[in-house]
Amino acid sequence: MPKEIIGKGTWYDKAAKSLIEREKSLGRTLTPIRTESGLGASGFPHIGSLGDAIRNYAVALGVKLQGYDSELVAFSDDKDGLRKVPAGLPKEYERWLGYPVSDIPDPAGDCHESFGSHMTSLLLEALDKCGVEYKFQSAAKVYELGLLNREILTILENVEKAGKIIKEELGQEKYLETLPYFPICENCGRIYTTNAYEYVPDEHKILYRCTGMEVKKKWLNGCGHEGEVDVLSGKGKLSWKVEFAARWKALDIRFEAYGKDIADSVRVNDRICREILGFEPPMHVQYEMFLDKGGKKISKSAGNVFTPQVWFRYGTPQSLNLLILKRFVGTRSCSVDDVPTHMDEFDHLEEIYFGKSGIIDELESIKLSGLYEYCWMLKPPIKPSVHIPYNLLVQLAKVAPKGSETDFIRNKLEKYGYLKQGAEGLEERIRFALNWLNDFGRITKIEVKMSEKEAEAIESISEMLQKVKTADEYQSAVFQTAKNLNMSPKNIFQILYKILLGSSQGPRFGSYVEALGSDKVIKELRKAVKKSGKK
RNA sequence: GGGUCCGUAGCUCAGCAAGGCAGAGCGGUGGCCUCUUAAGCCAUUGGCCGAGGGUUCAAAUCCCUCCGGACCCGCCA
Repeated sequence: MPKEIIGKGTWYDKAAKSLIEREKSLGRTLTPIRTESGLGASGFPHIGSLGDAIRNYAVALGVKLQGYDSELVAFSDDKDGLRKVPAGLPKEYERWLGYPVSDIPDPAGDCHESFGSHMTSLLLEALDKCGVEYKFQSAAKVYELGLLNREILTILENVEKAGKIIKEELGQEKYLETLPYFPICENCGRIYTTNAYEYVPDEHKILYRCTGMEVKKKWLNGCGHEGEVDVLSGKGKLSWKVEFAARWKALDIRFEAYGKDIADSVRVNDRICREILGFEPPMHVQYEMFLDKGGKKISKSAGNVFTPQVWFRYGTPQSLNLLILKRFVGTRSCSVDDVPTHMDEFDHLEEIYFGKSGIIDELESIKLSGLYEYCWMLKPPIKPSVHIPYNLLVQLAKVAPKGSETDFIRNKLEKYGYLKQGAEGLEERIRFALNWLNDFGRITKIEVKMSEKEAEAIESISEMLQKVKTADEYQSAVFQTAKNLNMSPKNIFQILYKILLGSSQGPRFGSYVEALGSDKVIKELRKAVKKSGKK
């Protein structure tokens, strides 16, 4: 059974291989083979936006790995209009609905020149952290510089054909009458309220009316202005239904993975690209979306969407890359809860990569090592970092004295023997754990079921705790009770920890009671006994 | 109305491209460390691979049908 490994044995290598073969059979130049990712700029970038770029970059890396030149183009859709005020922004932003996001002021003050560039910069920042290299393009700039001019003209010259293709593929008849171009209204400045109704080829001009449009089930009033625009002036943009095609050709894009939410647009654009622009469209792969897990709030503050920045508060960029790269198919639901498992899983991959894990299947090992390298964007470190279960760090952080958390945790880990191989990256991990604890640290109480005898034991302990004062005495109360009632201490400890911590294990009971205060503990214990209905 | 994905151990999932022994982690259980030490180690438990059919010497994997769950599109971008 001959199994030949392509590249690093990942999905991305396979895609890269068929991409190269496709380009060869099309007889196109191979320097470079470009992939593209579209960056939405009309809201806070979330994990999905980052995922799109990372996947397209991974394919570009796969191409490089096979000895060909490649490049990721990160194309910011910053000429799109604002359709909805993103959660977390003041309602006053409604006044900007319909304006190109590159013409709206920066919501964070004046750190960027516009709303669009602020949003884009958040995503680029995340890409940088994740190790993605890209060539940045801004739609606003691209139109301004006239980089799409030839394609705009060709499309407008063949506008009936374009409208027909759109109708055939989508059943949408709108573009049989309206031109697939949105002028920015020279009177009110909005882009989504204009209706382009006539094209004058000789002067490459479009005549439009600012009539208004329905966006997100809300009617946006136009200002009624009638005007004309030179389509080469950059004072407008193509509709998405034809714009992809234009930029694929103009920027010479050969591959673009896309989320299934825009599958229809891609299908239409493929035909526009091939049949009107005469350019064989890029190879595509459709991936599934990332979803939020229902009903789970990330934090109390409103509008805290699941952004890369949130992930980086608790985990490394590589662990986020793992989340995005490890699986290609399948709808993915994800939330910040996934950080600990992905941190641990990444450690596991690192052990395999550095040959420190137990014997596993060779093919499996190659593939997982390959995945590890892709998580590092093929620039893995020479030395592994320190590996500590994420939960352990959080637990240690929980009991660490305020003010000297780092020293406390470091000492404990030393004692547990975790730092024998060095402490590379320990500070960062402690910081992640402290952030996690700080944001999600509250103890989740569970209803504890217990037998009559167990309830009796808890009640007895409560009484004994009232009479004594030191950690040792607290501790021995448990064993004394166990002896008196002829029960196993283990059993009692488990119940105690379940009541107090929601887990069947815990710190040394005596010192825990001392730290928390016996009054509080007694109160908790009695409450639990009462709830269990055994007393 | 059109389309996509998922279903494998109690849980999270890998394995499916390219058919060849049913896998991992977590959890559970038991044990070790002279009562708990939030560590660690050892052992052990776990399965109608959603159902049915087809192809094949051989199917979790490929094809068809169905069931269940979820999502996207059907405004716009």
